[in-house]
Formats: sequence, C-alpha cells, structure tokens
Amino acid sequence: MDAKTLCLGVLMLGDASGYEIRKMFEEGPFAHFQDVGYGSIYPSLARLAEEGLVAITGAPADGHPEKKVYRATEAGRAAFRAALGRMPGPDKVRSDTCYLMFFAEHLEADHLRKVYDGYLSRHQEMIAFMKTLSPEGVSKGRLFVRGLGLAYHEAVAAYMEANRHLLLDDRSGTQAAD
Amino acid sequence: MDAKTLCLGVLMLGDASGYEIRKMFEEGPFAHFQDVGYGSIYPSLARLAEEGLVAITGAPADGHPEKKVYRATEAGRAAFRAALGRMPGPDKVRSDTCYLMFFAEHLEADHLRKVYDGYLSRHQEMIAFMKTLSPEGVSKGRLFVRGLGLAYHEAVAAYMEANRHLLLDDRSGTQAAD
DNA sequence: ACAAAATATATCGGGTTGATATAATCGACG
DNA sequence: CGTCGATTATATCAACCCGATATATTTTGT
Repeated sequence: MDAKTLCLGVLMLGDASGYEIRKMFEEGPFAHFQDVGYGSIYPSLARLAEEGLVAITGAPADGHPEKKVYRATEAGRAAFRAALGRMPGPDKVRSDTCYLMFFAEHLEADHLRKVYDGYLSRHQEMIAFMKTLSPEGVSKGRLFVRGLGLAYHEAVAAYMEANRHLLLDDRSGTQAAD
Repeated sequence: MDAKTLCLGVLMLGDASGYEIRKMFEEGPFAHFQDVGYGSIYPSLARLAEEGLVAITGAPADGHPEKKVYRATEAGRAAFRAALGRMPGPDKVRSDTCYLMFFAEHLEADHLRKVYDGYLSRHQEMIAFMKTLSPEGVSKGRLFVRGLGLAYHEAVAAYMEANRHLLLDDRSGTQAAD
C-alpha cells in the first residue's frame, strides 16, 4: 500500500495538514500497524493535488501562515474505495529486538536484560495506554483493529513475563532494578 | 538494522549462498520478524566481501557452477557482535489488512469477508506449521522467538475468531462457504 | 522576557522493494 | 530418452521509502 493511499485514507476521516497526517501514524489510530514519514507524505500530497484527488482548503489564518489543509475530493474518495477493493498483501513485521534475542548466546547478559526489559516495558505501556481509550464515537472498524492491537501487545507481554527464564538466567526474578 | 548485518547474522549459523540467505528470511527461522530481498542481499554480500567481513569459500562444484558460498570471517563475527551490542529500535508493523479493516464501512461486505477469512487462515496455517517444528538442537534464543511468534499468531487468530461479529454481520456464523 | 517545546513545510542521499532477466539443474511423466 | 515445469542461483534496475536535516513560527512554561 503506497503512501498516497495511506494519506488519502487519513483524509477520509477529515481534513488535515501534512503534519497532522504524520501525527496519525506516529501516535494516532494507525500507529501500531502502519507508518509513513514526512519524506513520503509531502510528495504524496503534492502528487494527489496534481491528480485532483485532494484539494487545498486554504485557511492558513489559524496560527501558522504556511499551513495547508488538505481535503479529499469526490474523485479522491472514489480512488480510495478502489484501492481498498484490492486484496491486501501479507503483513510485514520488522523486529530488530527479536533478531537480537534470536542471537541471545552472542550477547552480554546485562545488555540482553536491558533490551528484554525495555521491550517488555514498551508493550506494557502500550497496553496501559490503549486501555485508557474510550470506545465512544469510534467506528466499528477502528474499534476492531484497536482491540486487535491490544490483544497483540497483551500476548507479547504475557509471553515475555511467563518465559523470561528461557532467555535470562538472572537472580533478580521479575523485580525492576531501576 | 541494515541488510549487511542481517546477512552477517545468517552466516553466524553456517556458510550459505545468497539464495540460501534469502530462503532463511522467506520461509526460515527469521520469516516472521524480518525480511530482506535479493536486491539487498547481493549488494550487501559484495560490500561485506570488500570489507573482509565475509569470505567466499569456493566449491561451486556441487551442481551449480555459478554458486558462491559465503562464510563470516573472524572480523565479520566481531562486527556482528558489535552490531548486536547496540540498542535495537522499536518494532515496525505494516499491515495493509488492518488498514483495510479500519475502513470496514467503506468496503463491500463480501470483499471484507474474503479479506477477513484469508487473514485468519494465514494465521491459523502459521500456528499449525509452527507446532510441527521440533525444539531439538535449537538454540535458546531461537526457541524463545519461535514461541513468541507462535503466541502472536495465536493471539490474533483467537481475537479474530472471538470478535468476528464486531466487523462482519453475516448469517453464516463461522462456517466456511465453498 | 526568555528558553524550550510544539507546530509546520520541505528536501535529499542512501537504502530498500519488487519486478525482471538470465541460465543451469533436477524431478516427473510418458 | 526427451522435455516440461519447478527449483536453484546470481544479478540488476527504476521507483519508492526512510531518516535526518534545514528552516521558521507559535505556544507554553517559568
């Protein structure tokens, strides 16, 4: 799925600037299963505008003078629906942490422990954060993938808590040493 | 983590050709958390050879005359351990299927159902396959990440089986149509 | 009043992706 | 014994993406 389609999708939820689109992937509702950087967003928006799939709805009055707010046109909405109609490819996971843990024997024990605890913490934080989110006014698709994301983080955290001994042979049990 | 380090890691497990390295990421032990294509592997191996981190252990005698078998040198092993000593970045998940399900309302019901069932099937197949693998002669790191992968697939499959009604309102229950 | 953080757009080099070209070998089938 | 398709194997290329960086204004905190 290319950056153009990803941007178009965000604009289906409402008008947004390039910066706001980025935020949706960095911390927003797409954060746990997609990512797009500025280096893809700005060129994509420029090309989408050329093709008439998005329009710039001026109004740079609110604060920043350079701000450009984009809106999906009817053609853009149609193009997005067409893109969704194709079968999606398989998921792609890139976990450097798993790669590192694979080679546990080649690592120094304290480094491995630090990596392990950091990884587990990040998942636990995600779980805590996702549980604070309210389901009110959220579409069923969005709710479903949110629940899926939560289930994923919980499964990883639970496995790591239960199988710590498989990788780490420390005397410290589960306690956090600052 | 760059392609050079990923190739070097595979060579820590034993000598291999570029083709065999690819297979490790396509179907082998790294398949569910890393990916590298030929377009990255061959240039990486060439550069690693230039830097003296891998050596070509000839023997193109066995069948294919063009086959080149690579081996990590002592310098290469040191470079790999140094790379593992750095803190890994956060995981990156790219799931076009989740993106599509997010926009469930914009999709035709039968297409959504096809995508849903295909996604669930792939996870179920992965679970079945991973359960056939023997733990014999496998390093603890490798076993750990294998178990983590299994836990992940099981969590996704379980969630999708339990929450089908949130996304799909079909009369067919869980049965597979044709 | 000042510093720091957040908002905002834009670009660029290096790297990755996915497709394609090429060719030898191996297994299956009649 | 031939030959068809699958597998093994290397290599390249355009298009695209990623991460870092540059720049500048506004908001927030103290």
